[in-house]
Amino acid sequence: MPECHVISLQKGMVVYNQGDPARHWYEVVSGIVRTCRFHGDGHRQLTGFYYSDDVFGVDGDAYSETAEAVTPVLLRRYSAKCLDEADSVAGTSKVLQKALASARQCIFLFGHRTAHARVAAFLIAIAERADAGDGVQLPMTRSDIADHLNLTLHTVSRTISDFARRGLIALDGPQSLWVLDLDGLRAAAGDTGDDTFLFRESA
Amino acid sequence: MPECHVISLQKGMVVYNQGDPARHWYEVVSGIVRTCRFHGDGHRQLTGFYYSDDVFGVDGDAYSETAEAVTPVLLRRYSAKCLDEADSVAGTSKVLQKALASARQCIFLFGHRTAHARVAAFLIAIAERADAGDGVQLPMTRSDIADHLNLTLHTVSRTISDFARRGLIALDGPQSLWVLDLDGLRAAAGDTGDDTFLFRESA
DNA sequence: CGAACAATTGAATCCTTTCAAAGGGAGTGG
DNA sequence: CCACTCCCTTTGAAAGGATTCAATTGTTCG
Repeated sequence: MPECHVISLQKGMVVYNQGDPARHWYEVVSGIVRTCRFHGDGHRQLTGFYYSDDVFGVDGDAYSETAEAVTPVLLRRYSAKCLDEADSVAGTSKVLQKALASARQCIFLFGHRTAHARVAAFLIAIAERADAGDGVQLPMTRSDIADHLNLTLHTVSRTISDFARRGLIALDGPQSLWVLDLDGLRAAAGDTGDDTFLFRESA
Repeated sequence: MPECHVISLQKGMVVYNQGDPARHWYEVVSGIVRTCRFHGDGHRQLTGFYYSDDVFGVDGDAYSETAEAVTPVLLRRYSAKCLDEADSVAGTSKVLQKALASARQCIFLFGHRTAHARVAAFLIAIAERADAGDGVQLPMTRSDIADHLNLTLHTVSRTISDFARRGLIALDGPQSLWVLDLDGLRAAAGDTGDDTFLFRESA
């Protein structure tokens, strides 16, 4: 896995644009990145949030999505050639597996039928990968979350408020919350327990 | 890519179950396969339909989904070990790329906001990979389509009927149709033209 | 022919969106 | 330091769309 450059980007900056030739793929060192597709009718679909050690930008020829910094980020940039030359380069498979796991996480969220279920599943997912130090951070906007869950920002806001009202979570400003009742959230999501069948590592 | 067995399954039969150890992955020779996740609340999410040359069952440790035959199918079964041993085996990367492309196709469908848009996008996708010989075949049930698009079978049925009423398609029984107005369908989907940025092969 | 299953359609309900407005926090400039 | 602006968030009310409940039709298979 050669050709690794480290890149620093400020909040809101673009890593690459949908349609650009996919010359690199990226690994998050710190901060959060979002990837989005823009549909023909102009609306935005957010296909993932990427945290430390997550990879994004794994595409064949041209990028299928735009990638932007949600917070200030540090990235490692790798040459995409090693994905084309493929199996000769060590670690390629792991990168693709990570990309696949990210895609499945997105699909998993969409599998939930109602706004309450989708938002609950999203909060659980965020809480699970958060450092769990002092509460769960939501650095992305309500609009980002909405475009990720295929809802409007109003519905997202209402639903989060409702969870707080019902005592499932406690809000500490719009970007920070505590999970008070994980089982209650899981019930709202319609998921039993650990059905996070995404891409279980075996090695 | 060693250890290839050919398997024949009748309509409705299970290839593997969600949660089973992922000892093999599969390639469709003929027929159609569906993969589904069952959520905690019992409802089914259909994560993909697989046609000739598509691959499915690419998982790390345990299968994240159940796979079933939609029609009678012929499959090639490969040992999953080559995915774990990974980069040493030639062709591994291509398999993962195909799996990633399938996942992105699913995400793409969900990116559409309304029932009309999702059904239209689905029909376009099916029509594109159909042999285009004598119309588009829909061997799966309305319920399958509904669980794939996160709609009810009623809404799917109504929407398809509506497309037929508006002259975008012509129905020849529930399982067969012609696309009369592809641009009209695309407009209904909210997609301009070829924004099928999924996983463009470069090699 | 009857039974079982799939698809279609109607009507009422419920949920999400849309339209509209107000509150809150960060940053700038007077 | 305060006022002002801008953007994000929250919340209300009305409108629209999908689901639910219910019934009918059509097809396949025994």
